[in-house]
Amino acid sequence: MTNISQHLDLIQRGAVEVIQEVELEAKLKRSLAESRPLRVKAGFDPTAPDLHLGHTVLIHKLKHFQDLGHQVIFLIGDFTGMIGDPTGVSETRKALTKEQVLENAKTYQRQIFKILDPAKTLIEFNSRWMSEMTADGLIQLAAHYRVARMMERDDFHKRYQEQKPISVHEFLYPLVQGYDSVVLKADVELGGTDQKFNLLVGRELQRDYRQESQVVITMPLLEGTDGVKKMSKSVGNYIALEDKPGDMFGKVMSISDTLMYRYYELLTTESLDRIRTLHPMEAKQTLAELIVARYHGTEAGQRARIAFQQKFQAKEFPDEPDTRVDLTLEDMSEIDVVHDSSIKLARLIARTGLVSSSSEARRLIIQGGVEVDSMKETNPDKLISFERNQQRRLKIGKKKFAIVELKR
RNA sequence: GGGCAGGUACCCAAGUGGCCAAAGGGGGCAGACUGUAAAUCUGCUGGCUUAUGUCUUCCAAGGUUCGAAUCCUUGCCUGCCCA
Repeated sequence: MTNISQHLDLIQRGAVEVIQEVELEAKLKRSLAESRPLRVKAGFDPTAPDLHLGHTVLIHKLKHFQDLGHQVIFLIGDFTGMIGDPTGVSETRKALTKEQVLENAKTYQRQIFKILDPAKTLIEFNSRWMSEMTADGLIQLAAHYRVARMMERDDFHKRYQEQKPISVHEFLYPLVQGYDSVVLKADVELGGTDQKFNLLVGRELQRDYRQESQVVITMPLLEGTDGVKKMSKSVGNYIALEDKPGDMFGKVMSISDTLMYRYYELLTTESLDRIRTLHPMEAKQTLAELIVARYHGTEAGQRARIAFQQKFQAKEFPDEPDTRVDLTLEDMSEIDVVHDSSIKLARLIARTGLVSSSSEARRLIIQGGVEVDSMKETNPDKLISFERNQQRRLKIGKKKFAIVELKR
């Protein structure tokens, strides 16, 4: 009995909502009594193979279930991916080829198994049953739900109010997601709070198909690095699991203090009380190191921390610049016959590829964002001279570093 | 099928014959300030080896005009109302 309540505590930690708690408790008890693991499902869209920290909130929760001995089903929504989740203002998405989906699936596995135990994880694709489904089947499925109910969904409602387009096929998304639960006989489905509607459709469909309804657990959406919008690739405020250690560390450091505590809460098991006693910057570096270590290894975490301190705190040139560029004499605007050649600063900056155009380079220089060999330069037309095989170190803005060298 | 309203830069949005590479806001970038940040303030924000220069942009294609984001025609797309 105490066992059950411990399980419940772990499962509910960080969760926003559990629908219904009594059902969850009953399922847990029965699972224990019959030693039959619960089937716990979470779905992911294959269009975004780059998982980011936002996704890991859910994956950590899956891990909790796994630790309690339950069966985790990681569902790759390759079929639903063709529809595109209507969350927010959607754009028509390109259908992915089979090869792309398989490729993305591999990428997923590489990433999620940094957290989950591969031996206890079942990976499924919803195209397995959905691409078999005939038009008849789809019509029958669609008959299980009403338009008015569909329009209750917040996204649809808003878009309708705002006179924005809603395509009919978008209605299929929640239906198919719900049907996945029917096929998989899910006991529990996890999702972000934005998924609540879709998750509840699953409950209703299961009931219609004469199954016991799944328990729905919603998890908070992790705010992105801007601290306001949810983390997402399209907004560009994300920290990807496969970001390079340096980038990952830097991105974590750029979040606000408030957000840092939230990340601690949702992404680590650290005690918040202890963290709050630390100096915020210390705490943030520790968080950044922790996260880098999880996805790149302990050593990488330590290295990233040291590199960060070099780069930003001591304002030293990093051991490894973002890019190294070899110049040739053809890049030089003025060539001295003997050995001295020079190039306009703006052009030099553009040549590194770290800015999008030479006009941008020019702007950065004028605004004081460029250093050449640790000297601030504000004249974009200044000629920078090079001797053969001479290296110069460029700092471009706060975060970009390049080493350029004139090759013969 | 009919009627109406729309489509402007990364996003929202002003502009309805020349003063338009196009107001304003958001976002982004940079500088100052800091504890890496956040907040705040300031600046920048189409390209071109910066040029009182030039090229490409206001859904698309044609047309009118010395001159078009702006006027006309056709087409495509979106929303609303009626059927």
